[in-house]
Amino acid sequence: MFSVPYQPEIIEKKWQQIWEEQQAFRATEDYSKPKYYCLIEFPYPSGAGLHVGHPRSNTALDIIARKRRMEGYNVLYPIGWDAFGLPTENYAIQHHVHPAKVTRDNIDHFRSQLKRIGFSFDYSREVNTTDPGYYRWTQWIFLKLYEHGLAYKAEMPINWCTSCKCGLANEEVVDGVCERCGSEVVRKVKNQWMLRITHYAQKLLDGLDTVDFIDRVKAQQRNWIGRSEGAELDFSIRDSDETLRVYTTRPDTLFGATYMVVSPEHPLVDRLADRIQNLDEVLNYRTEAAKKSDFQRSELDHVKTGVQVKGLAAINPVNGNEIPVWVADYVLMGYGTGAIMAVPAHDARDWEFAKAFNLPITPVFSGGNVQEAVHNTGDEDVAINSGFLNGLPVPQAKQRMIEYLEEKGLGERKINYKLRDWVFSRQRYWGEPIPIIHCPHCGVVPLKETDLPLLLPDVEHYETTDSGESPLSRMDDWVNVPCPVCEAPAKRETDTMPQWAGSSWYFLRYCDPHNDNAFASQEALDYWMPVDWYNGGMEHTTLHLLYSRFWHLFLHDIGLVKAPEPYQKRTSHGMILGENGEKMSKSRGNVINPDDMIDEIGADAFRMYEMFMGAFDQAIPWNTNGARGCKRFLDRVWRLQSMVDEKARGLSKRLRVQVNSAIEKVGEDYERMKYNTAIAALMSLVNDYYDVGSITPDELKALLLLLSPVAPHICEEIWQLQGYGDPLYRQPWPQYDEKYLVADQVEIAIQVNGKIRGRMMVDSELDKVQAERELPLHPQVAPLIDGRQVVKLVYVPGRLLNLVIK
RNA sequence: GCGGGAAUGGCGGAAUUGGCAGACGCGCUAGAUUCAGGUUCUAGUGAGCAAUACGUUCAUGCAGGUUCAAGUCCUGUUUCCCGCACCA
Repeated sequence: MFSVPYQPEIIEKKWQQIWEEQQAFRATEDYSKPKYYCLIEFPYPSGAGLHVGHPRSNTALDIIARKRRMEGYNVLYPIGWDAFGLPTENYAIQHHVHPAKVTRDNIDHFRSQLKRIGFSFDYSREVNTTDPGYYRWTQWIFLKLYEHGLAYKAEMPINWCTSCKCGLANEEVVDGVCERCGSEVVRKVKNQWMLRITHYAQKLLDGLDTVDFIDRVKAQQRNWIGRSEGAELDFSIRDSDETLRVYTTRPDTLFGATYMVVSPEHPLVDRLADRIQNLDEVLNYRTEAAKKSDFQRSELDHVKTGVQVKGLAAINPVNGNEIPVWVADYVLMGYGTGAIMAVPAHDARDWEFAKAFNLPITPVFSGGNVQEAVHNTGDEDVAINSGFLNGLPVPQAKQRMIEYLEEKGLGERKINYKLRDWVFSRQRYWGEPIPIIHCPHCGVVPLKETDLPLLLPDVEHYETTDSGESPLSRMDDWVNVPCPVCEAPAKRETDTMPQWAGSSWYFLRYCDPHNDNAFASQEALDYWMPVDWYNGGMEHTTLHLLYSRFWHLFLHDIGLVKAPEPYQKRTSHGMILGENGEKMSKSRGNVINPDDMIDEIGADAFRMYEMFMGAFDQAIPWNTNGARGCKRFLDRVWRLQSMVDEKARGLSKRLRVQVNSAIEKVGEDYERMKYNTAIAALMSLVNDYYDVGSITPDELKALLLLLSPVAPHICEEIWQLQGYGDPLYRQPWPQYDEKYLVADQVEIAIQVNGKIRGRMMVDSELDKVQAERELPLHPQVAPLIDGRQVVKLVYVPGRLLNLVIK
């Protein structure tokens, strides 16, 4: 009788040590083998330690990585630390510790937590974004961006977090507040480093067609890039040389333009100031608009405000009509040309505005009553009141108008994107210094590559200055340097890079993490890239995922990486909620600590529950009892050892189908990230084993091989206890035999008029003729069809027979 | 408003091309084992009717439709979640 107890705390430690000693999960430099690159988003090592969300993603790809190794691939499954950033800096400020020390401690803590869960990371390739050996190359890529005109400095109104005292990218502002700290974000004009991501808008869009990303990621990125097609055209201003250029997606409605709107900041107001009769009123409106944050602008439920610019009239280029010009803050300076032609009949916003200020509404497409409600045109509506467009349906009218405008030189086809350039400066300490020197004579001077890394100096105070400058600006010794070109006294750039910089290329560094001569060798990049499978959070879709695609597209364009796209496949996990169904947070008191769970049920059961709790891509509430259920299952697996019997062979012949279909099902489900059903299939298999009561070593082996990616420690231990030879991680992935997927006998449901009236075990080979002869004889069914006419027989082999009777 | 997704027992969730709805787990009920139990084992567990049994009716947000057959397909509709949003 088998009597060794299952003690996860002992065997897990034991196997983690063995794997480490044997370097079981090292990615090798044997470039002749087929490779597989699995990637999870490297964590930010916060002081709070690991939360239960990390293991969901990590375990999911750990399963894939372990399976791929068993399938013979050279697998790269790396880990690292995205360690620059605000929380660390804030902690350092509060506790008067150097952020570098905080980072080091947090990383040590994170690493030990991750190791305890038994992930098959290749720790020899760890990267750390705050390591000068790493950020040297982050700075180097920045210099390349600068060299190619993609990094520039500009005086820009930017998003300014009032609490972090720091500029933010558009992507970092959520609902008008700072994504990180939730404080109010205001507009502030600052001289900022910007990255020209807009230059890549179309490539970022086109690239999506070439990769295997889940649909919602693609949709969200497309939406964020926000491409729209239309035309730009000029309206002349009466009695002046000025023209007013507008962007519209509906040039076909040009005859319906009854007024113009420019945004409050529009330069036309300044250029024609002396002609504006109500200049005070207009400037006053401008001041009021400037006071509103973007958030307030959209919060006001879109109640339209505006002021007519008296003394100005625009001329509609197609019909010569004079129309009034208004300023209103529903037109944004940052999109298109900052000015629109208003077609109230067919645009909801213009319609509301026209109603509010009693402006004329002229329909230019058939259908709808535009005095009552705005008319959103359909493709079948035809142009009216539109001169040469009359009678044309929308698509043709659009085409015809653009041709007309281009012929007459009034305007041209134009594509616009909502995507904005990336605000790349942060007025903070704990980030990569921007390797730039400002010289009074030479202007902006990039550092020489040989001067990299530009080390982050030690400072006494990490706080942003009162004037909103980076703490580095107080470091006179560091700031004041001779210009590398003319040697005149010059100053270093004191802003640092945003947290997203280091993570925009880390997956490249993993390919060759210790290289001192390049960010990675060509050979390593050619072999490992692209990432075959990348899993991460949806919250990074329009941040990290977009930024890193941009950097990679750029590196591709300058010939440094082979493929344009970095990630072949992108999937995303759902969030784990607290037991009460709410988002986990300290303030709600519903946080589950992975360490506590592992203390109680062990890492294997913990990993298993993370995968079993529900559909991988959906948000799921944690349930500690459910996790205990997984522990219970592993106990049952452990006890299977007392049922192993060489002589069981004859008895358990009936398990052949179950084992073979489990191999098929579990393998496929892992690939499709249907971990919950894969585990359910394994549970069913174990239930079958218990039903039979005695199993062969081969049956146990099959189970262990299938279960090992999810619960590797217990499987290795049983494998060893049973004397099955080489460690499990070196075994090949099991194969199923096609001919044992179907049982000899199957149960057929017998329906009468679609209702089940009986079931019968039959030979699985039973053909239609036999089935239609034999099955209706079923004792429950025969009386029902006795004396009735059978109109139709539908036989689905292996499933059912339906008798349609009258 | 635009885009994406979802709705199935007390709970998390299963269900290839339409083919036996509720796999698997949690919880719950009863019994057995145990000095003990957050142990193990056995049986049961969608609702109703029934109480003779492999009986019967109703059930996948709602209302229709197609089909021998619908959670799955079609039309309409409601609710919820996520992302974007005065983007012209």
